[in-house]
Amino acid sequence: MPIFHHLRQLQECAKHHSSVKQLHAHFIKLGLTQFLPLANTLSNVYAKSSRLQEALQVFDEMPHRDHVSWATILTALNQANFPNKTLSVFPSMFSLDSLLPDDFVFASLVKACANLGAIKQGKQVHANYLVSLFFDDDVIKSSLVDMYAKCGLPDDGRAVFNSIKLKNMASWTAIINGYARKGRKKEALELFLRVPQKNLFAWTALISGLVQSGNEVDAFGLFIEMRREGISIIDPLVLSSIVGASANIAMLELGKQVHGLTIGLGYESCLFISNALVDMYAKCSDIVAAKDVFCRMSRRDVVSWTSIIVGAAQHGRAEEALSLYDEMVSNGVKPNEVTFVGLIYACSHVGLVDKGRELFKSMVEHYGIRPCLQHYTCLLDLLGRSGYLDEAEDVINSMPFKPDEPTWAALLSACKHHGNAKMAIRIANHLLSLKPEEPSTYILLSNIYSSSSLWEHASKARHLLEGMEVKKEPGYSYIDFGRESQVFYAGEASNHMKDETFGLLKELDVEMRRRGYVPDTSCVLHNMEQQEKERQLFWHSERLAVAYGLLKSVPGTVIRIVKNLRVCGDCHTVLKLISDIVKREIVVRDAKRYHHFKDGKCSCNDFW
DNA sequence: CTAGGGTTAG
Repeated sequence: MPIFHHLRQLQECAKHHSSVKQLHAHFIKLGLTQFLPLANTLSNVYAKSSRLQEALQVFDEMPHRDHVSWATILTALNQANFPNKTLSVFPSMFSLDSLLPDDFVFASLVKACANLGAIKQGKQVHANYLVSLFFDDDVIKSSLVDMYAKCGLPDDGRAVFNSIKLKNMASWTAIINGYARKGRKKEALELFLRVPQKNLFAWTALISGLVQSGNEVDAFGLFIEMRREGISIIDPLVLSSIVGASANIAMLELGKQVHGLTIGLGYESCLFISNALVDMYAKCSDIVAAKDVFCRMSRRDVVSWTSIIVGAAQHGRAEEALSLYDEMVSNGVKPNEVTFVGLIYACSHVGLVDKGRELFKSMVEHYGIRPCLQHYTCLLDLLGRSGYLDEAEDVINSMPFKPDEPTWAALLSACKHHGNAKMAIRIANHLLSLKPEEPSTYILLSNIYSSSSLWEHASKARHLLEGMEVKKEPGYSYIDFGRESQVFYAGEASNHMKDETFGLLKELDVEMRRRGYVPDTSCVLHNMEQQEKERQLFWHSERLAVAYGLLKSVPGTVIRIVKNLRVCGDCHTVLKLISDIVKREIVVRDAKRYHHFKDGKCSCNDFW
């Protein structure tokens, strides 16, 4: 049975990553590629060793193709992360080869829709599946559960789940994850309690879903419970979720502990764990540690490079981001759409307009990436920051997308910075038509009117603002020392160090005013006396957190603060001054970006 | 010979 021998040879190849090419050549010589199962296996082996090009070539050159050929190639496209290709290639199955989808092909199509979040096409596939011969197939059903879960429709997933006769772990994990990632904790937990086998998969589905829905604290609690239950972590996937959770809540000390755990379990060098660690350190504002993990990696993919590039850019290290990009390209790693978001952002930060334009062009022409709205927003931000306001507005008008709120906000911020009141008013109105209840837009508008001496308009904007029920999220900041962490809300310092905190801020205030500091009260919402406004600013949460940090941290160390809202202009000035007075580096992660305050300067170059 | 669950970057 030479054919079976060859099939086995190929499978061995796949297992040991040895050269498929030689066997392939051998088969061609013997004319064996005419034998369909052998050609299919060949294509599959190429795909499994991430050689999509070769897999596609074998597929294209097959004189006859069957269902297996199609299932193999559609699966290969999914695995290479080209789900849109899966969907676009599939119609040829009928038009070229007159074949209808079988159960394997249905599963691939559903998976492609799931990964794309393409619910419309997913429902079409679902409908076709229902009228097919395979309408009762449990494997396809569990894929459908996963698809609805990933598309954010866990209830639709539940309906399919209920119809599965033999529910195995795949269907259970899909539905649990579906509820968890929507933040529907009650349903997720109820189902989790009913899983016949509470193994690592089940825990991972629950924990990762909770991280995705912003329930990091619950996720940590469950992770600890899982460890207590003695579930051994034989697969690192759950760790990437936990590292991601540390990144999301930006608790550096916690992140370090999780890092230690990944080392202890022997997964630090696993590619996607190191990638998650690089991102975690960057998000926890320790860009030095992020770079350190990155440098120690033995293998780096596009995600690794992009994580460090984006991290460097966000921390104001634009030149470093750009040189990392050069290094990435010379290492033969192809950038993707996310990489360019980071790169253009970096250019924008230091006003490298031409470099940014060049990168945008190279993305389209050299890498064939179709820019999305976010790229246009970055480009416009780049132009706007450097004062090319008209050109920035041209981008908005000529791009193939409808501008969203961040797009208008980027342009508005540029108008404000360059003092173009006329354009600012026009843009603010666009913004208000998208998000009418946004108080900060009114404040900005009012300030612009005031600065252009349009007093009537200014008071009208203020009036509108007061009439609005301002549901402004309360601002808070927190500081984490590992052993303890403290949360500060504006206007209150209810911890035991209250007097010391206040005393220190008062002391610093005296020194700041000696250096010429004048409070900028333009961001204070309500109409009140100047003194009252200044008092409000004095109690902003980030200042409380910094003062507390100065009192409690080890002298000479970096003070790291996380704030839920954006830092106001006055606090920004104050933090710069404080960093100079006390000769300490202060890093603030706010809702939008990172500020490294050092020697009286900020890494954001006062533009944020 | 082909398929389903848990995965990192904006």
